[in-house]
Amino acid sequence: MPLKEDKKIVERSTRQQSAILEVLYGIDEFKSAQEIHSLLNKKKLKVGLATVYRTLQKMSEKEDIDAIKSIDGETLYRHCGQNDGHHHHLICSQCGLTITVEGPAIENWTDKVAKENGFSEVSHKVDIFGVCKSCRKNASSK
Amino acid sequence: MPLKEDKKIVERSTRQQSAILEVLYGIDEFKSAQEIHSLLNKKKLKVGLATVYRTLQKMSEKEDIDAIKSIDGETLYRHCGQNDGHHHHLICSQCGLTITVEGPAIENWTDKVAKENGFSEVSHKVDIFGVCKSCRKNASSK
DNA sequence: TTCTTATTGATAATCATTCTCAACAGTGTG
DNA sequence: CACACTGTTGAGAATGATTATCAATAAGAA
Repeated sequence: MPLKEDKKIVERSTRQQSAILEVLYGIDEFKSAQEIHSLLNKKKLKVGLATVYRTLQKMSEKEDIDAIKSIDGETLYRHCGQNDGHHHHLICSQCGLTITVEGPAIENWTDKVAKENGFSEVSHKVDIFGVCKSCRKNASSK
Repeated sequence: MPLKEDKKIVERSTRQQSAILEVLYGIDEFKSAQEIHSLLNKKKLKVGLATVYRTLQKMSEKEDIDAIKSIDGETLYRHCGQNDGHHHHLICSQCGLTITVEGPAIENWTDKVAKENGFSEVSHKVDIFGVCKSCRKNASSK
């Protein structure tokens, strides 16, 4: 009888997971699970919708990818180059252009505010939504 | 024939709206529309669920009340004393304790980052979720 | 009171996301 | 390779918050 005491969670690599990663690497903007699912279809990479949801969620938990909540509550995912360190996003709510920014000032401020009030396990996700320059131009010339 | 050129949107005050306001004044934490709806029922103030949603949404647009998105995507509402000026919240994700904080540092930072990248119409809602002191104690003594 | 129309409410419809569970497929073993 | 073990998948049902529908109701003006 083999030992079964180690709680090592075996992770299997599957065709579906690679497909999802492949699509993620090919995009710059944040996309919803649904969008990623249709991108997969277009590429003839058949992956079930439930699997897309599960996989994206798992990846974001491991912080392999970034996840944000859009204005209207959808969860959006994106592969972000820099795994190193905490960072935030400046997102154009019209075209989806995303700029990654770091903000030591914010980290300090949230930490300070939290500590002053006895809070711990603070999570702050300061993603800033706005309208980028080119979208503003297009809108005004309409 | 009376003039009808002004686009004044007539707002009628109704029993339902007062009822919702009354409940909002009676709570300190952020509540979901559903929760507010049941609170109304408990008070024998019959208001339809759809009306609760509509009214809360309208009030938050006029900034009469504060609205935030919880971790799991629900929209939460709360009447907040200070209508004056922009502010943020420090929210305990376990008990709902909410502390209102101001952050000139944040305002400056987000403005600066946005401008540097040509963004406008920036909305930043920096609501910080964490675990408050008393909830932490309860958790550790379990 | 009467007219106009904003507002309401019961319910159906949406829509993103999660759940179910049988079928499938990595991975290690003999 | 054959086989067992179990993580993973996928089609569709289920969930749950929110929105749309639309006839009935009720403010506010005349």
